[in-house]
Amino acid sequence: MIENDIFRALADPTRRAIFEKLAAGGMNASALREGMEISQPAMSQHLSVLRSAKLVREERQGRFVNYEVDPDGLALIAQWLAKYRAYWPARIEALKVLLKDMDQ
Amino acid sequence: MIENDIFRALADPTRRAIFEKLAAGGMNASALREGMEISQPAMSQHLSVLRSAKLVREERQGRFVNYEVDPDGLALIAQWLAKYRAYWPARIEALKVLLKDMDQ
DNA sequence: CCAACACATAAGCACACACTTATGCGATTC
DNA sequence: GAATCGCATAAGTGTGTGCTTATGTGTTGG
Repeated sequence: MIENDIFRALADPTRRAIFEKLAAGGMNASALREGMEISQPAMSQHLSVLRSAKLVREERQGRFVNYEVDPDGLALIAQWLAKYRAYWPARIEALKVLLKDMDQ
Repeated sequence: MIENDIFRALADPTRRAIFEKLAAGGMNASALREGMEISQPAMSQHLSVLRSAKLVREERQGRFVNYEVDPDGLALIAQWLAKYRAYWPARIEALKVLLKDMDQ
């Protein structure tokens, strides 16, 4: 189940940090490691988890592998969250209803 | 960190099922167990995790404890998700920008 | 080509997690 | 007021997770 992979992937603070870093702009695994105090295999493993959760996607570039945020994963979270729209704070709720209407 | 608690709480499929059940309407722990094949202590522990993640809140009623969805947790997820608004699919993105504008 | 590089994978280990059984603790009911 | 009910907590156990070191694989530059 992909939904399970997503939440499990985000359950780790290091992986959320990696994801956040990638959200600021795609980069390769080595660049991601800079200023993060994480070993190369650990980074590779984290990226593998994020990849199978569709939170991140790779693009081979020569001997580098460029990573970037995959919108698919985020969309699935948004979809999950939308199921509980009724419980969001009232102000947000009103806007969401409007949003839904405009979305047809 | 509460953000960590939230994702870790949702990483377990049983807890997501409990949360989903509560989203359909508040109920006590025993009612939650019905049709779920889960022991009483396990349910109690799961509810404890969901509670400290602010995904669920309790309200004592006599010797029962009524549980219901806590909007705080959902709002925090929405907030987290909003940080990556730029990566949502274009159609959703346009609507989100509109939403943001209307939210001032 | 072959050495260095960027990254992935394998195997092992310490710790966290979700479960179990057993027990505790208020509240209710008879 | 004692038994029962609804739920929480304690303690122990098997499994999963994230790290490590070691090694493999594909690519590039001298």
